[in-house]
Amino acid sequence: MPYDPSAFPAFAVTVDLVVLTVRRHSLCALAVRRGEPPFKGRWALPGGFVRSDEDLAAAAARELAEETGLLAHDPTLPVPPNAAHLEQLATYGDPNRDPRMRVVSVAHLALAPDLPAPRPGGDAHSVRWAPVESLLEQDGTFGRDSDLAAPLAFDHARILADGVERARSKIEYSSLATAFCPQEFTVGELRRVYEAVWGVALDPRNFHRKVTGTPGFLVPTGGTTTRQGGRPAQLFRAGGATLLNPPMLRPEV
Amino acid sequence: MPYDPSAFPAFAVTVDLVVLTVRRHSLCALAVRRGEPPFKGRWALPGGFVRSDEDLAAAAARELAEETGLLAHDPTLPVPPNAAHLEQLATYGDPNRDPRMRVVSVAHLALAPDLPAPRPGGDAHSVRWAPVESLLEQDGTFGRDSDLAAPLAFDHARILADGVERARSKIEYSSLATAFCPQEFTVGELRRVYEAVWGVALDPRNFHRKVTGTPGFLVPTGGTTTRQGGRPAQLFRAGGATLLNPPMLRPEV
DNA sequence: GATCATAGTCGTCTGCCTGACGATAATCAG
DNA sequence: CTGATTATCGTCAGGCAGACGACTATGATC
Repeated sequence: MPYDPSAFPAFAVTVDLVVLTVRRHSLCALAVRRGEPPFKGRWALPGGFVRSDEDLAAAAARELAEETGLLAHDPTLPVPPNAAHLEQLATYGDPNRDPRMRVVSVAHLALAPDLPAPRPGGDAHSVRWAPVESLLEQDGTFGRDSDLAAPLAFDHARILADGVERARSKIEYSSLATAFCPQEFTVGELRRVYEAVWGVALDPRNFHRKVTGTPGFLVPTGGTTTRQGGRPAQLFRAGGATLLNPPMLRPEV
Repeated sequence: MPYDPSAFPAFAVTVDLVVLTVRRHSLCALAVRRGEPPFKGRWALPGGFVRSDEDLAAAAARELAEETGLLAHDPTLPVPPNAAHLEQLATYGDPNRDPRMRVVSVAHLALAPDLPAPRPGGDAHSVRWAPVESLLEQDGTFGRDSDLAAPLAFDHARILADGVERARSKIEYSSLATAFCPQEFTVGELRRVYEAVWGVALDPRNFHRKVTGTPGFLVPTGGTTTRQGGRPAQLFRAGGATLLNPPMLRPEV
């Protein structure tokens, strides 16, 4: 049944990605440097157009793989070694968000373990991990590293802030924090993920009691490691539970 | 700066609304009967095209007002008498979700008090409140009321299910349940909202202790009412608090 | 008017979970 | 061997939720 295309306004639809990881005890996001106007030379979130026969989730997974080599994790399959959690975040469609044309962007949130390759897909200067605080700093009062001082392109600061807030609240009541960890990890490494994402210090003893006492959260693998120094720690894998009940409690302030 | 429109695929962008209310102790959603193909005669969620100069939230608010006369509630302003809570839900963009063309729909969730007019905007047979269970029933095994037995048009059953799930989880940790109540309400009326949305029975004594003991959740107005029968109950208005800490606990199973 | 049904409100008690924190264990660096 | 570091186990007190008893204030019914 043919339809009159002029009967409705035409939009461009893109996906933008908030890709988060924990590196060196701080929460970092993937940023790409724009090579073309508008906002040429500024940092932005990775993203691109949705193809005409492509689902939104597929477009997000494709962009994620192109930028990082990570696979989106299908919950029905066993977790592949380089899998990331991927979920839809929100959609941004202010008429003036892109000066070129009317663009609606479906933002997605990806959570990934720290990648061995610091420079994943493209060339050196166009992709980087940056601490989210520095990406969200609006004032240009930076010393060195001044190329990061400019705010993100488009409305990407808002999108990044929404993604960070989603991650912060979601690790409270789900086992999603394990998405930041490698396949095998220790309780201490998981605790440092919470500490980095929330920006707080947690009591190691209470944290240990909480996570090991929640059924289905962690499965011991039998191995131990001393890669953090100190006494060897048990290794765990993520258990089947996705919802934590009762939740992890984020300390006040 | 002119851009080549053929450089990217053109999409139609719509907003669809999951409008929920509590009527006669059950959770109901607004449904409209489609007057045109595809899915002519079937029930669907209200919605429509986003205009070329219109923000997504504005389009959702416009559709809500057209269908119900409700105003979207701007959190920075005092609550007008006929205000509804409105928030973005999720975006659905499967390439085959609309047989006519490529449509991306940004679904929104609205929570409204029970409306005095059961037939808000249009004519009698095209708009109705229906219990969400009956709208989500997939099998056609209905007795009477068989026009409701057919599944919702497009992917609207999925969208409705997502909206209901959002509402169910959000009243746990926010004061959003008051959006289902009139401006002044009793603790019992608020409890019946929770019971209808969650589909469970709650202990009136523990519920009363919980909501009256949470600072900022309820503000007594001084008045009382006996509209529910029995002993007169205090009237309250929603307080300023939006996040409940600790949350309301949804009983297991 | 007495009685009953209904709904609201106040208390009590017990068990679980959390936060604070002491103590011990197992490694590595010097 | 000593100290630094990290992991792990225990203890204790306070807070909150679930279960439930008791009382209150209305309208309905006889």
